[in-house]
Amino acid sequence: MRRPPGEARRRLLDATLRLYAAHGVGGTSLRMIADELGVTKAAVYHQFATKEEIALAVVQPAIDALAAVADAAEAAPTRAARRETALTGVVELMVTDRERAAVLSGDPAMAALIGGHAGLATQARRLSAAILGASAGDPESRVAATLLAGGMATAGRDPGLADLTDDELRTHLLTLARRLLRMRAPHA
Amino acid sequence: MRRPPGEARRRLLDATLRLYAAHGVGGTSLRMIADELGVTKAAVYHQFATKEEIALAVVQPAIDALAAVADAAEAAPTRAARRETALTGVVELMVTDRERAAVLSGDPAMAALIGGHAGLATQARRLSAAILGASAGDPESRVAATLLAGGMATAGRDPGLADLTDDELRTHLLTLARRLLRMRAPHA
DNA sequence: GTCTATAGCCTGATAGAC
DNA sequence: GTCTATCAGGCTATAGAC
Repeated sequence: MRRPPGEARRRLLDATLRLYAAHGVGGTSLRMIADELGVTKAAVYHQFATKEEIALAVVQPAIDALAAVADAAEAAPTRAARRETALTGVVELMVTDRERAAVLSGDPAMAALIGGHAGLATQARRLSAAILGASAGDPESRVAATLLAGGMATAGRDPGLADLTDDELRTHLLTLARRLLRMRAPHA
Repeated sequence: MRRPPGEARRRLLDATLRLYAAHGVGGTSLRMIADELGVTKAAVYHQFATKEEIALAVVQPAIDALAAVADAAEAAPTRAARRETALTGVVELMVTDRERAAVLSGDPAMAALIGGHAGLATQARRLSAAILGASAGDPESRVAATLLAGGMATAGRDPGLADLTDDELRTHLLTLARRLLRMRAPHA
């Protein structure tokens, strides 16, 4: 029953994400994480040196994924393609990893932890530039972008929407986002 | 320099709201509240028996105000008037008390505290019924309502929108909300 | 209404054995 | 990788003087 290397670390991060989603980042202690895994706090400290390090490791995959979407969007040839790539990419990440998205962008305790460290703000800026294009500066567009980002994070966390499949949620979010941003659906 | 009765309680709740907005509910201790007021923890405990009681008292005004908006909306004669009353009322509360709105609906630690107690869920249900009307059941409308509620809370908290005046934020939020919900602007 | 002092618990974190 | 044992310090909350 020996587990492969790195398995313990992965199990720990999965368990931590579930606890973050349920109790908030500030409301999750090392003891809760250890109990969830059936081990002691010291075992947790063997994998990570500090509590902050765990929180970073939980959200890093999502930030890397956002960066990849931003890369793809910026490489697209036309403004319409950049918008489309950025929007569908962000929605896709949000839908397929709802808990992580909600924890990443909806928790003030997390915001305090990753203040500068992880470059979330940079990716958010790149993506909103790709989506808003020339209108990035005007107030209505800025409000629209914030509304969309915060709303999508909430949609991922809301128990009232937990009954929706990934396909349904993705479809509705894309429709609503395009309406909010006055985007036409792509020809394809 | 004697202060009027109830003044100490009001000052405490004001200070607590500021701290909640800055550090999150879970990240705000009784000691921080006491320090902010320049008194000791025991003085805080003279006003409120528990930490939870403080949190409830901070958000109760917002919940009462939401209930009043729901009352007004349900009393309106037509479906269009109900939608309009509910939407403008909610936006108004959000805009004029941004910090409280963000703390109330954006903090998982607060959500855990007020789980059943304060009837926030009831008011949210009434208001979304008034706004969505007959389409309250269909998935796209439910996603739209969640997107809007979560997005408005985020808009109130986002430092990037702090430069907008109340008038500007109100105007943009109403425009975007109507677009999202496919509502016509009122004739008035 | 405010203070000092304290109880008792839980926290993040460390040391060292296996 | 996991354990037991332990630490100092912060937390909520209480008691009792002024």
